[in-house]
Amino acid sequence: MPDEDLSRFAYEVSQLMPDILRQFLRRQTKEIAQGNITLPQILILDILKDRISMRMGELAEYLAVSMAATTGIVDKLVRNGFVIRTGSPRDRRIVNINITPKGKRAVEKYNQARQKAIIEMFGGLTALERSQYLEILSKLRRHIKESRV
Amino acid sequence: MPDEDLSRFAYEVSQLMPDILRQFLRRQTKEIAQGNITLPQILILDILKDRISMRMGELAEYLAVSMAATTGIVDKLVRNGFVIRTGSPRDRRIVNINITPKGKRAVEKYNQARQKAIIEMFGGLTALERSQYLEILSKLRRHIKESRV
DNA sequence: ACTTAATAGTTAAGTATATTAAATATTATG
DNA sequence: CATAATATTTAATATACTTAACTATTAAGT
Repeated sequence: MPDEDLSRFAYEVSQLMPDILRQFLRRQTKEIAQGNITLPQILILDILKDRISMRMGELAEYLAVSMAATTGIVDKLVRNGFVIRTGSPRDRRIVNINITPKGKRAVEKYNQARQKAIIEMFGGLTALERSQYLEILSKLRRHIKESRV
Repeated sequence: MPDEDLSRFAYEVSQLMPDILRQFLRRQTKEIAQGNITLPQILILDILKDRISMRMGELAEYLAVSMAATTGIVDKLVRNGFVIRTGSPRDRRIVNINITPKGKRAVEKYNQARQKAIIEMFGGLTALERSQYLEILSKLRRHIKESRV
């Protein structure tokens, strides 16, 4: 496949993507707006919901923001009772973050809203298109993981 | 197509999407980080680059944020010489925003970075998958435009 | 052991973005 | 011509982000 094709593809994606992304985030966050939680906070709860705990440094890396920023977000989650900080006995520099039952309920509620948004947005596709789309997405993610920047 | 299929689809998308989105934004904004411009500012320049002008209200609606927030972002764009405010002669309540040559250059530089990010990310797909992807994206956007929330 | 270096996190100061409510200016209406 | 509606800005407040400086703890070198 010649480079020119890829360039044209990139151009067309960059024409189409912003609208779609914005709509997706908008519908997703419409539900957030009513509650008292924000997107970065949700991201933290979402990654924590299937784990025992995670360290501040890991969280910061996952979010791709500084630890200082992560501290601030976790502060708010703690304030609202969605997570708790627990120390590590063997290395007392480490701060582990654990999700609470309340936090789990919150992220589940949000995930349902997100699914609703996805269904609304993708409802116009055929079953074939949906399966093509899924396949492309998983290939994309695989490719991204391999070529981490 | 039964609803259950759509639900499973939504679930799988919501498993795959966050990673991909975050990577996309991260690579995109890596380029921004070096300059002195932010994503909302870019969005404004991007929509303005092919137009004579746009009113504050239109911009706010396009960004899906309040006019007050838009005022702040435009302030910074004006401060950096990327746009100018011009009044409307027939209705002096209206404030029109015009992009400057400097603004055009900035958004073009950014768009090149975005294209580079897209090429990196989608480089692993086949030509067939890319064309499928484009078709799905345009159908998505059409569907979204019709069912605006 | 004891100084020094490295690691994990928080705090501080500053900027950008967002909200709602109130204020200002202008145009439209009864 | 008073009043209502529209377009935008200002004010007050909150979140999220950055870098730099600081605290605490653990690891390493001699």
